[in-house]
Amino acid sequence: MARASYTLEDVAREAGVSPSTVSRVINGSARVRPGKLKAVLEAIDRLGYQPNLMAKGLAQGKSLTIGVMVQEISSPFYGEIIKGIEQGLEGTLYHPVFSTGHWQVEQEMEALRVLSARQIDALIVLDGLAPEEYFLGLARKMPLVLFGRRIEGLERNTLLVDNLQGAYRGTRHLIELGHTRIVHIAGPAHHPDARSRLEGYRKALEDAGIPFDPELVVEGDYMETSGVLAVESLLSRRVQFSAIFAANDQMAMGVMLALYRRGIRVPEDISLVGFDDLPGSSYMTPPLTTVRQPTLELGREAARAALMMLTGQPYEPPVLSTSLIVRESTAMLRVGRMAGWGR
Amino acid sequence: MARASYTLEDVAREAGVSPSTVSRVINGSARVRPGKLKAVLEAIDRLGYQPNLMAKGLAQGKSLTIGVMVQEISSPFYGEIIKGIEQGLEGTLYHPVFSTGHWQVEQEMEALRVLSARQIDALIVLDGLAPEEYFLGLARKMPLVLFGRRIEGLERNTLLVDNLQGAYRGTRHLIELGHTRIVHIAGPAHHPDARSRLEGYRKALEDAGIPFDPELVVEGDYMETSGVLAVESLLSRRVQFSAIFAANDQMAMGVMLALYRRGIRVPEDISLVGFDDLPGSSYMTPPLTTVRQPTLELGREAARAALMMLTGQPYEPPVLSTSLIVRESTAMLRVGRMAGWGR
DNA sequence: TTGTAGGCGTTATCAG
DNA sequence: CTGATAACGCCTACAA
Repeated sequence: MARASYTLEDVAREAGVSPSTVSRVINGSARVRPGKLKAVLEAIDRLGYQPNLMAKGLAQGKSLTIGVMVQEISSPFYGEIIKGIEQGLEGTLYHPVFSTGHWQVEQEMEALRVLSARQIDALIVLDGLAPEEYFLGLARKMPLVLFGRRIEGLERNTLLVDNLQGAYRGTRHLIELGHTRIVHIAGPAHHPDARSRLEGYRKALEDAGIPFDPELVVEGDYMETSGVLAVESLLSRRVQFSAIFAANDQMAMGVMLALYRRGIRVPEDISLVGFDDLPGSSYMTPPLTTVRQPTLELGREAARAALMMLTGQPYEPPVLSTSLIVRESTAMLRVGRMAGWGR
Repeated sequence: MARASYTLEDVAREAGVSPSTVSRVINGSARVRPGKLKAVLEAIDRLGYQPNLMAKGLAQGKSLTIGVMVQEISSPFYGEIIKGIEQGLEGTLYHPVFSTGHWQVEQEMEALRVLSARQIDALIVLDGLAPEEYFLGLARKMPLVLFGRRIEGLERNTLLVDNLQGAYRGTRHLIELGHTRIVHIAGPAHHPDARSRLEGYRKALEDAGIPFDPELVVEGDYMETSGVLAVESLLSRRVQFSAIFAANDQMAMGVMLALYRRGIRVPEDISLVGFDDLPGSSYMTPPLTTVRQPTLELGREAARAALMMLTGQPYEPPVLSTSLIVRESTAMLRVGRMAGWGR
């Protein structure tokens, strides 16, 4: 474990100037005589000097770090958002630091605590579960960007995706293909996005004059397994349906597997629509028709929001919209092709 | 943006003791009279005091941070490793900080630079592309853990997965099912793991007395697309084969799609084996038979290695082994069922 | 057992 | 334009 790295003072000595001058050169915080500037620059790369961000942070009372609380870092959905955040921070001096909550309030609070001990300058929270007051408190201390959670008083800190509209589109697509017995595999009831999607589904049915049938709605937990469980429950209950609108792609994947197991074909027998458009969804067999969420843009926007707030600029959060990506898991309804029929 | 947080000095004042005493209490670095201890503890939580890690870091010359250079943070494969690293660091004072290289040497060096500016105490590099000397230099400065790259002189810092053996097993599984015309979709030739897998494939053939046919090997880039491209190339070249061993699951997914498009069924017409066992692979249709890499364990081990080195304990890296997970994408060879036959 | 003083690497203030 | 000098919040001798 060799020598520590060089300090600003070393550079100053090497260049024959004072530390303050070196600091000025590095930060461009004031004009410096060309001759000295050159000397400093040369000294810097002769020594391979790298400023110590911790010291800089201490001195400035900033850490140049943006905390990101995410429930699962290894999830295709959050992965894209994270990527977006990274992209949005690229080129700035800020760096993201992640901490995971694993959908556990306790762990989430701990994650938040860890981040705050690291003196993060701003915080991005994806699907926060902690109590409202906690976030209200945080927002008073630092720039806060929320996604997946609505809290009164924090509207300006919240990034919204139009889930209702997205679900409406996904459902209407199926209706336009002639389907009327459309199953909805919903997300967890406590998740606001899941509720909006369910609502969009209902609204699309309503607008088409198709009566809402509670029997067609099954609640899942956004994981693949719950997709297979949902199908199995439907089938064992002999529910009739010709299409499924899953509240996310992961559950849709489970659905595909369950149908495959039963020898039910997609889209010939059952049409399937997902939500999210995960990176892998276009490679499912068949490629999944889904409602795309602009995850990458979302991440970038979150970063942008944090940066704007950090520089005290006024920020007005946009409502990001979804789009229907029609691939191969949906097809026109064919009579006599309905799962659950006659047995 | 309310008040800054409390400092150790505030706590000291509140508790009626000196700052050093507070410090001692927090770090347990020396005995403190019970009375004062209690006073300090109370003051701490009355104020909700949180130590400033940057200041602590500066003072101690440590950052309590472990840098992780990963090529893609949003990839199912690295995602699992990252999760493992997090798990391995849980309960310690260390926290991981990620930076991505995007398979670009330039970006990787930049990522490494960013990490080092943050004074990381140890570094974990997943599939590093930078020049050998660079890593040799890094290893001299701090604990370094490498994965996916072998560098002479850094054997003790390198976590190895037995890729050759894994590929051997995957291939032999196909051979045991009666297949002899087995395609291998290899990873990028410059990637050491990809080379080992190709080697394992060859060795399995050789041991079974099946002649190696270069026509059956196609090089991919580990992404889904290259899986579909490979199949298309094979088919257009009228190559005959009844099974495919893909060097990773993502390419296998591409393969499935390409076969599906051509109406070729898995496993009835073609058997397919992947490598990695990504979280989603058990939900492919059909669920993929694959060679499992212990990604989670790998991450945990990387963390453990870093921690051991950090505390100066001797560390001897293990060779992690793979295991064959048989699911539904492979089946006995049936005559007359070979793609490319007779046209 | 406890407090005081100095230092970690930077930046900011203030003379010059 | 430039150089001292004093913080930033914490830790660690050293002295008491």
